[in-house]
This record gives sequence, structure tokens and C-alpha cells, in this order.
Amino acid sequence: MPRSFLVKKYFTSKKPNYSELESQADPFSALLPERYPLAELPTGENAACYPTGLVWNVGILPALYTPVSPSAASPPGPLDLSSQSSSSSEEDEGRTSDPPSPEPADCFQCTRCRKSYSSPAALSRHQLTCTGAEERAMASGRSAFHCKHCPKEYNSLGALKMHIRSHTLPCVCTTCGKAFSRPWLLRGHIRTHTGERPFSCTHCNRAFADRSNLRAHLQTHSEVKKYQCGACSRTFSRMSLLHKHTLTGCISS
DNA sequence: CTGGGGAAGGGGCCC
DNA sequence: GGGGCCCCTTCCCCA
Repeated sequence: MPRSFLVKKYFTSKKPNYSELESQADPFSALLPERYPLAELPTGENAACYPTGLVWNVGILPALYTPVSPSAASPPGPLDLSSQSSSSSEEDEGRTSDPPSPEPADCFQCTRCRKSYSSPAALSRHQLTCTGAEERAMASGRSAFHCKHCPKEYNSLGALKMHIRSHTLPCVCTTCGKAFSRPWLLRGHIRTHTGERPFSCTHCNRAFADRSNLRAHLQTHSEVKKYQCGACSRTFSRMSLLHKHTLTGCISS
């Protein structure tokens, strides 16, 4: 899954170069016609609520499911999750209840979960968040848990709570104010301030602040690299290099 | 242009 | 259930 899917990146100091992505034809569009309509995610200060995926109380469903075009329900604007109100505490999250099965006369059916709706707009709104996972989870005896900040869904409340931390960012660096989802991420960040590098390479004594970066570094000492091109058998120390190679450099593909 | 380093994100697993 | 840790992945920057 591309990281562009993760809204958090928008307010970090480092920003991916999305202009490149946006300028390219999306190769997955044809394959995934029902992918999430990212451009229609709520992005303003009201982004704390993602309408159709965040219905915790079945009793308010009729009000929430009055026909509204997806674009009208998702005003454009920069996403500012840091401005979320206190009502978006982790206690708010819960089990998503999709709209109950509508009347038999409804003839607009979701191809994923087979729920029917009385209008194309209602179906379209439902499909903003429906991936069919809830139905699969229900069929397996478990329930689906949807994030209210993004279309992600999980099979356990614990997993959802863990994910929601990536939106609420409760761990704040006292030095620079940068916020992180987990304490150990913050600790890793603090090393960038202190210069601490607890992970040393046994080959060259070079030290790293991050174990994964040491692991990647160790690949540079390896005769046989971990990632191999299936077309030309050339090996690379990093998957990202292999990807770059297959996309642009491999003459055998 | 390529490869490597730095920083950061996520899910999964274990305690 | 929450915290900590591990592993993997991604992105940016630079030599």
C-alpha cells in the first residue's frame, strides 16, 4: 500500500513528492476501479469525522444516510488532524455499523458486500468505505472496526486503537515538538537530537541510530544482495533499489 | 544516475 | 488491553 494513503505524512516536516505521483497516470486505476476515492476524503478541520465509515450509533443512521453527494460531504482543504477536537479521543472509536439492509425495492447493490441501496448516491456513499471486510469478518464470527480518520479497517479494536495513534500522535518530542504515534518512534527520533547510535556494524564499526538501517547497511557488506531482479538476476541491497531497477533500469524486463 | 544513509511509518508478536 | 520490540517498508537526501 502506498504511503500516500496515510494522511499523517501531510504534516510532517518531510513531505513526499506527490507532484510526481499526481502527474503520472495511475496504473492501478484500471485494475482497481473501486479503490478508495482519496480525493474525496474529508480534509478540512472537520476531518475528524469520516461520514460513512464512522457510524458508531445505529440509531443515528437515518440522519447520516440522507442522500448527500460524496463531494458535498467532504470539503476540500488541507488536512489538519492536529486540530481535531477532544471528542476524537480514542474512546470514541468503536464498531462500525454499516447501514442496515434497505427495503427490497432498493436495486443499487454494492459489488463488494452485496448491500442494496435505493439510489446511486447512497450506493456511492457506501462504497467510499466499503471493502467487504466487514462482511468477511462477520462471516468469520468477528466484527470489523473502521478508523474514523481514514478508510482503514481492522478486525480487532486493539489493532484499530493502535492505528488511531498514528492520527492522534500522542508522543511529542520535548526538543522540537514533533509528534509520533508510538513511544519507541519518539525514542528513535530523540536519537537524532542526541546523536546516540546504539547499533554498530561488526564489519566496519559504523554506528546507526536505527536497527533497520544497520540491517540495510549490512547488506552493503554482503557479496550476495538480498533482493534479486527476476528478469536479469542482478541483486540489490534494498528492495527500493530493486523496484527502481525493475521500473526503469532492467533491460531484460 | 545509482547506491547508501537517515528518518520515519506500519503491522505483528510477545509479555 | 497496552506497551515494547521486531521486522519490513518507504521516502528523501546526498555523495
